[in-house]
Amino acid sequence: MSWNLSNSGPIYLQLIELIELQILSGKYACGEHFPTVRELAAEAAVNPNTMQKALAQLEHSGLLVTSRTNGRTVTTDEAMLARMREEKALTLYRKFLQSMTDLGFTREEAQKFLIANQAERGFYDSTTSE
Amino acid sequence: MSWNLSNSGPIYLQLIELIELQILSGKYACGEHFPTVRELAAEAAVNPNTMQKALAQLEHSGLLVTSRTNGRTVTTDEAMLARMREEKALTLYRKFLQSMTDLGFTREEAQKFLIANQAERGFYDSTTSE
DNA sequence: ATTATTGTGTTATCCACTTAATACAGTAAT
DNA sequence: ATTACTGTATTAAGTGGATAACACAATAAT
Repeated sequence: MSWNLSNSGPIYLQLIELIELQILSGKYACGEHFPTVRELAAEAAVNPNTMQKALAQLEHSGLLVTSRTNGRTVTTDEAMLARMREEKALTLYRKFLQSMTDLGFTREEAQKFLIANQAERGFYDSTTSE
Repeated sequence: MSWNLSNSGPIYLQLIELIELQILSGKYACGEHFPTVRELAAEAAVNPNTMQKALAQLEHSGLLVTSRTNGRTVTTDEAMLARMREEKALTLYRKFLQSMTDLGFTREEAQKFLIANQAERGFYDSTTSE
């Protein structure tokens, strides 16, 4: 995992976003055992309190389930995961389009832009994780 | 102008982003007179110092030119504006695609997703500005 | 029962951002 | 020269996030 944390904005929010993406992408399977707070904190080079803050909110949103001493597990609600993944994608899409229109592009131009740049490969390759 | 400032992350960074989008979108024409620090600060309901911090960085990036008592003007380098606008769009595009691949979508699936949602209109209409 | 591991809570400290209230400096207009 | 308006600098105070260093609670394993 990369843990690409920037100094722009609260770290715990970035952690939430990153971990959420990992879960929704299926990196951690349904019901799968999750690393401990201290492990994750060490891996992300972050204070355990900060990681705890992020995980607590992820549990509150329903993605993680906590059992006192067994650590956390990913929710078993597979349907919810699928739904949240779709919603997340839709949100990303809307934000992208919003920024593009803010930039003065029409929807059609934004679309054309995407198609025009579809050939571009290798800048962000999903295989370069961890 | 909306000045939709969130409590997530430094305000001056949000201001930079918003103003940059306004300039690049052509809301302020090349060489056009720009509102004063105090005016903008009042409009955004923000401390003048914070707005000053944002404008200073925008000047440093070349978008704004400052003349001591005449206030600021947008750069007259039209070519640069066009270039930065393209770069901005490319960055937005890459970030979007990065998030989508993080979510487990392939490039092709992300593309299909965009096309599938192209019919959706009215959620974020660029005509609802100010 | 004891131990180790887990999540959780507490207190204190540090630092960046924000705001406030000014003061100063340069220049265009008069 | 004076005035008014501009950007800029300074100092102080308040706020929230991040870190550090713990202590505590609950349970699985022994």
